[in-house]
Formats: sequence, C-alpha cells, structure tokens
Amino acid sequence: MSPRPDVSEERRNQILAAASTVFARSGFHEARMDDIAEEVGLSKGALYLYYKSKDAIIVALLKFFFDQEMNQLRTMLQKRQQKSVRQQLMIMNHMLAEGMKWMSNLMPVAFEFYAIMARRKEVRLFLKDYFKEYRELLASLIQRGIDQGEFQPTVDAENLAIAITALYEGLALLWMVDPQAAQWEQVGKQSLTMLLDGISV
Amino acid sequence: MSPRPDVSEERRNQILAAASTVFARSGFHEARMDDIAEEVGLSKGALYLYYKSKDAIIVALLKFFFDQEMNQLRTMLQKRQQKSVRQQLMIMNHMLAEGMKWMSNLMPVAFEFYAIMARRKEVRLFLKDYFKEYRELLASLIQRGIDQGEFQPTVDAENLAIAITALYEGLALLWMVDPQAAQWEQVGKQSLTMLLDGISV
Amino acid sequence: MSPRPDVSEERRNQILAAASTVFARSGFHEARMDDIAEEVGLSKGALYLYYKSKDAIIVALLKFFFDQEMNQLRTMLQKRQQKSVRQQLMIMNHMLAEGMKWMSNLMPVAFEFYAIMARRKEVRLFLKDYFKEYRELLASLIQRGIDQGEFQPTVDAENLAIAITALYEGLALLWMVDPQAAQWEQVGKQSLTMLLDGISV
Amino acid sequence: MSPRPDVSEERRNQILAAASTVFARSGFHEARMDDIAEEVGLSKGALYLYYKSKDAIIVALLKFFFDQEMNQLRTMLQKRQQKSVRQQLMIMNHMLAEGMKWMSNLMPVAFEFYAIMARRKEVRLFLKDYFKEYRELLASLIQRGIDQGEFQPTVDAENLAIAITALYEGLALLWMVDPQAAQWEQVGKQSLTMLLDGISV
DNA sequence: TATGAATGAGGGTTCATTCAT
DNA sequence: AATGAATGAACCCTCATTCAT
Repeated sequence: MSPRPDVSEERRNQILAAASTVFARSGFHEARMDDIAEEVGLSKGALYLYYKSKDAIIVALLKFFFDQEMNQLRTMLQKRQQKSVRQQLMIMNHMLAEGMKWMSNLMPVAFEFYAIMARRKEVRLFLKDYFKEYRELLASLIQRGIDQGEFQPTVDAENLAIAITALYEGLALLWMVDPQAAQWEQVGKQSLTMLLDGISV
Repeated sequence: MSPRPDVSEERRNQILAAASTVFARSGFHEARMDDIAEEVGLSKGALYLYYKSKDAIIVALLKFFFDQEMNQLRTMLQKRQQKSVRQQLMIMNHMLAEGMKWMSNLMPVAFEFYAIMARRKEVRLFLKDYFKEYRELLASLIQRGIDQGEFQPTVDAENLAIAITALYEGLALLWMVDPQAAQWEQVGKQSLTMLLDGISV
Repeated sequence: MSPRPDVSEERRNQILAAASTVFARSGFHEARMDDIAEEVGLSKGALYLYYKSKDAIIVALLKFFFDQEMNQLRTMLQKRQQKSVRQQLMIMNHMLAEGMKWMSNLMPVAFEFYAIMARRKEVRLFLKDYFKEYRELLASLIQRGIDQGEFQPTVDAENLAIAITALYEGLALLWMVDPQAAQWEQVGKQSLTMLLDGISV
Repeated sequence: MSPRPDVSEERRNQILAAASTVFARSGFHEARMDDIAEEVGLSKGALYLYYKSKDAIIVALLKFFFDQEMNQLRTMLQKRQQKSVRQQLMIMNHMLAEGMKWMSNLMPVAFEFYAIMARRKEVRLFLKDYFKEYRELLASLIQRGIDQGEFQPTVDAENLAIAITALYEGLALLWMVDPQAAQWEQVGKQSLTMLLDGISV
C-alpha cells in the first residue's frame, strides 16, 4: 500500500550486522561510529536515525545476538524428540561445536557483553533472563530423561542444566584462549559422557 | 639505614591495588587515570613514574591477578595430599567457592581480560600459559586418581581437567549474571560428583 | 549547482592563514590549537578534519610560505627583462624591501622554520629545494648579465647568486633584530652596488 | 681560604655546556630538564640551585654563546693589524670558515635564538647589542681601510659592515640548509673580493 | 649542596553526537 | 531519509618545578 515501503527495520538490521562485524574486529570501545557507518554503507549521521546512540546499538546487538543463540538452542531441542535425551545432548554438542566454527569471530563480542554487564544493569538483566531460559530449556530436557527412566530420579535437573551451561560457556572461553587445546567437540562429548554416566540408570 | 628506602615496589603494588579497585568499579575504559590516582592517594603524574601508561597498568594487573589465582590453586593442591583425589577436588570446590565470595567484585575484571584478549596478543598469550598450567595441575591430580585406582584407567585426564576448568569458569560467569541462581558450591559439588561418579571404579 | 559546494580547499587555506597569524604571534610551540581554531573561527575539532595534526599544519604552512616567496621572485624576474641585469637587481631589491614591510610580522615564522630544520629532515629537504631554485633563478639572471657583456666573463654566477641570497637572508635577520639599524632598501642597494661594481665591465 | 671553594661558577658553566649540547641535539622545546641534568651528571633538582628555570638557562646560554662569538671576532681583529684591511678580512673569512666546522652542531641553537627573539624582548635586546657591537667592530676596521687609502673615501663603512654581517649570517643559514651547496670559505672569499673590488681605490 | 619523588597544570588529539542542508 | 561538516567535552600523557630529606 505505502508507496515507499518501510525500510526502517531492514536498515536497523543492516546496522546491527555491520556493528557486529566491527565490534568483533575492534571491540566496543575501539569501534568507531565511523567504522560502523562505513561497514554498513551509510553516513555516520544516518546511524542516528535508527539508533539513538552507540550504546543503543550495543544493547540492540545484545538482544539480537543472544536471541539468535536462544533460537538455535530451541531449534536443537525441538528436533529429534524421538531420540533418547543422551543422544539429543550429544547432537546438541555436535551442533554447538559446528556453530562455534561459524561464530568464532563473534565470540569476543559475547565476552564484551559479559565484561560490561557488571556495570550495566540492563545488560545484566537481559543476560539473566537469557541464561534463565537457557537453563530451563535444558532442565526440561533433562527432566524428560528422568521421566523416561533414562536418568536416575534423584538427579537435580536444574543443577545439571546449570552445569552443562557453565561447561559450554567455559569451553567457549578456553577455545578463545587456545583453539588448539580445547578441542570443543571432543571435550564436550567426553564431559557429557562422564556427567551422564554418573547419573544414568 | 638509608634515609630514603626504595618505595618503588611498594608504590607499584599500591597502584595495582588501586587500579584493581577502580577497574572493578568502572571497567578498563571508563576508569580514568585520575580515578586510580585518587584511589591510591597519589597524583596522576606519579602513576607515570611507576607505569609507563594506563595500558601498562592493565597488563601488570593481568599478571598480578592470574598469578594470585594460580598460587591459590597450587596451594590447594599441595595440601592434604593424603586424601583421595575425589576428596581433594571437593575441598578445592569448597575453597573456590569461598574465594569467590572474597573476589566477587574483582570478577568483572577477569572478564574484561577475557574480552580484550581477542585483540591483544600479549594478553592472549599470557592467558594461554595460565590456562595451560591450570589444566596441567588438574590433569596431574586426576592422573594420580587414575594411578591410585580411584578412577577408571580409560579416563583422559587432560580432557577431564579441561572440563573442570571450563565448568568453574562458566560457573563464575553464571554467578556474575545471577548470584542467586548459580549456587556455586552446591552446583560445583553436584557437577563434580556426577563427573566423578561417571568415571569412578 | 550542488547544494553544498566543497569548502575543503577554502577551509584549509583559512586554517593556514589563521595559523600563520597565530604562529607569528606566539611561535610554533606556544601557539595552541585552540588559538588557531579561535583565529579561524572554527572549533578545535574542525582543524583535525583538514589537518592531521598541529605538525601537519606547520609543514603545510612551510610550503605555503616559501612557495609564495618563490612566486614573488619568479614574478620579479619575469618582468622588465628588457632592462639591464643591474637595473633588474635593483628593482628586485626595491620589491623585496617593499615585501618586507608587508611580511614583517611573518618573518619570525620563517626563522622558526630555520630553527627546526636541523631536526626535521622534511623541513630541511624542502628548504634545500627552495634555496636551490632561488639560487638557480638568480644565477641564470646573472649569467644573462655575463652573456650580455654587462658583467665580467670570469664571474662565477652560482657563487654570486649564493652571496646575494645570503645577503638578503642576513638582512632579514638583522632587520628583525633592529629595524632601525638595517635600513633594508638602502643597505641592499649599496651592497648590490658594491658587488656589481666589483664585477662590472 | 674557605675550606670548600665556591664551585657555583664552575657548576653554572658545566650546566651551560651540557645545555648547549642538549639544545643543539633536541632544540629548546624538546630538550628536557632531565636531559640536561643527565648530560651534566647532576640531578634535575640541582639544576634549580644554579638556574631559576629552564628559561634562565636559555638566556644564560644566549649570553654565553654570543659572547664567545664576539670574543672570536675581537681576537681576529686585534691580530695582524699590520696587514691591509682586505687581507685582514680575508683572514677573518678563513677563520670564520674554520669556526663553522667546529661550531656546526651549535648553529641550530643560534637559529633557535633568532626564532624566539620576536617574542622575547630580552633576547631581542641582547641580540641588538650583539649585532651593534659586531657592526661597529667591522665598521671601524673598514674605516681604517678608508683612512689608510685602501678603500674609496665615499664608502659608507657602517653599511658595508651591515652587509658583511648579513652575508655571513646568511651563509650560515644556507650552510645549514645544504652544506654541499654553500662552500663557505670559497663563497665568502669571492663575495668579499667582489665587494672590495667595487670599493677599492 | 644535592637528590629524586611528587606534583598538577596544560595541551594535542579523539570521537560520539548534532544539525543545517 | 540522508549527509557530513562541525562541535566540544573528555582524557591520556608530559614535564617544568617544588620540596622533604
């Protein structure tokens, strides 16, 4: 209907994508609005038509970034529900490992968010929700394992979910430090195996 | 004896301590040299007598911080070697949890280091060495468990060490996000239990 | 036609003009970027849109300043080529004296350049080229005098050109020291007369 | 008499000598009090026992430097008064050329003084006196030449003195710009010859 | 007389943000 | 919607100078 379709949403996403690239390359602080503008192919002033400030871009990217992560997890968990939970976790491990390869240059951005959350309540609250949902999704998967008699009924699903989440965040860190040392998929698989061996019926 | 004893080393440490406080409060970027100077009770110019630049302070703090961490780990592992490895890991879990309470406000600083390592080779290399040694210390402990017949001989000590390291780094992150949700000691203990149950003889 | 014509070149020249004024008043070192900005009627930040640094302004001014000088000399020498060389040199003397009056407050800037050239190769090389061309222009004028039988054929045109150049640079210095004592035009005229009397046929 | 002889004067001169070296190397502005202190082998604080400020050192050096120059000239003129003035000027030319070789690295310092004189009245007044005396010494030499019948009686001794002074200052500048091009002694000799040929009886 | 640790004002430069076009 | 010239507050770092010892 409208003669000029609203390109706002598209522009906003283009800017986020560009910001993501630039932040990954330079970090939040060293990245310049000019760099983002150049990356997205707009003028610096145009950025301010779509985002109120550099900070607003960072926050929007926070949501974009972790929403994507969450969607990946949701997708993983929805598929292949006929498999055993152990199998499904192993598949998740594989898919996370694959995702790492694609996302490797974005990982520093994640850690930038972790670094600023201490001083930025909105960031911390967002991440709190994110990890809460992450944990709940894993917990319900584990609970299914318990219900199906795959895991011992004494297992605390919530704590195991936390452990698995922590394990993968920690592996991501170690991978950034030394990609050679932390062979993602292998370490993840073995760790899961040990964890699950400890609780399997 | 000498009328004016050398206070250089003391000053350098005072500055590091102040910087640690200020960085924890404001982050590397928002922290001003003036803030550090005020915190340490010196003039801004005096900082430059002891450190060449703000960046030099950050790097010195990196070493100070993680060297302390490493010493804590070494101390933990040297004590109570008569105990079983499982018991020793549980003690370590407890002590790490205690340490967290003391260090809680410094944790954001650690994540600042993780955030900048992608673009700062010296930081990355330092952390690489740090985690290498961390991993090796844990691996040798685990190896002792295998040798003593406490763990199955098929266990890959190195991978388990990575997993434990990752687990605790990840728990630290989750604790920063939501201190309520990640009950450090409890989650650590249960996770360790699960892991070890999976490999115990 | 275009709504916003390119003002870059104009701005750059405005900045040079302002810098020239400020440097003449305060010297390279005591002159502040703020002073230049105020003089040109822009903000300090704007200066950096057109020049990369204070130093870049100084170098640009070097070229601007001495290019102007060179153009003056070229203009002088191209005019009145029907006159005798002695007459032409006398006219040059008169015009240089007139120029001094206009440029008097810029002369300290010239000596700032002379002062820094020892430590700034680019400045030294520029001035080397400048004086080389200056010398060559004068030498070819003198050569014409020789060829026309106005001067003795034994005259070394190059050396005389150097002497004349040195004489005028030295007079500029003495004039700065004491404008009363060095009556430019008169001293220049008499000196030239003596020099030329010594070599005239 | 006094058990501790006054070393103040010696220290002051040591400092001047060091400052001279440092200023020649780095220029007035880039030279640090620390550099001078190191060069003289004293502490930075000690400099302030002998000179009130960096600026006071510069002014003291001004006097030291040009007094030396003046003494050289006086010495030159007092010797060999039995020679013709032309011969004496030629000897002076030779000695100045020799002096140049020794002083070459100090010449930039002279031009630093010329550069700051525009804004420093005390420097300007000092140089005014210096060049006044320089001129007078040369003028009286030339006057002797006139009186002895060596030069034409119409010669304006004062103006010729100015011309000669200017010539040598200018040659010093051209030498700094391009030591190859301005062959001091040769150009000076030829210039003098031309000047004197123009006025000789 | 001598030291050198400490000071703190000062300035070049950067860059997020604004706004006239 | 888009531009990009312009702004100006902010900050790291320097270094002449001071002063307790």
